[in-house]
Amino acid sequence: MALPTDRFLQIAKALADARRLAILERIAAREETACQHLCAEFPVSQPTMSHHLRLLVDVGLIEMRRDGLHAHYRLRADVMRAYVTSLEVRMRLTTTTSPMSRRR
Amino acid sequence: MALPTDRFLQIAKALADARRLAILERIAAREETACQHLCAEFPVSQPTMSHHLRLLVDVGLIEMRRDGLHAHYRLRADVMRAYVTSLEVRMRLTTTTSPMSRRR
DNA sequence: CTATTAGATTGATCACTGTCTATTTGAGAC
DNA sequence: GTCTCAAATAGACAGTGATCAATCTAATAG
Repeated sequence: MALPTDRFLQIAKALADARRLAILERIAAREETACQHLCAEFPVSQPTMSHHLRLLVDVGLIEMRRDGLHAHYRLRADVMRAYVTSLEVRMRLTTTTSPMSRRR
Repeated sequence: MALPTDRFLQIAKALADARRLAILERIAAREETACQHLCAEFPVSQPTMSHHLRLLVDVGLIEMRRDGLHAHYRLRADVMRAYVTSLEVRMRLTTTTSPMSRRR
């Protein structure tokens, strides 16, 4: 549920690039997206797209399915949610007003 | 409520550095934190700390209060929440099952 | 006024990474 | 087998940013 710091930072860095964020949003918008489509829709070279997708897979934000020559990607919503939750916890945004957790 | 892409990315980048994240967490842990304390608790030079704090102020994640020579910082929880919400929206993690918003 | 102290600014260095071209791998089609 | 196409890999380059030492600014104390 709560991500360790190193994994948290990996994901934070993955989200911190404009192009990669756009790609990730595009993947999040559909059930599944072919690598080809991504290459066609974004003005980047195929190796650059491959680089971003690999990184997103490595940090766990997306997963890949092979189908012959083709590769298909989908969002790991559970990992994304874990990141959101971890961020809320780290920033103390949670509204869990347990009496024992009062500071000072 | 939902941040524009450029502001979203500014915040994402601010969260993507280990030291800065730690500083931000430290600020989030208290109502208010003096710059001196931060300089004392983290193994970075004073200019580096100043650099991180300025960036966090610039992207809106924290705010500064002057008190004579001293500077005090506090988290902008509203901005942080706006970022979290924007992330959920962009990644389609929201469970708002309005009939009109079904895709396909 | 001068001295001191907190914080900001400047300028330089160094590591990281997003990007490309060129090449390689690997799976079908013929 | 060869050809073709999708994706991965290698290597080079450029821009960005985290860091520090040195300096400056400005507020308070004496």
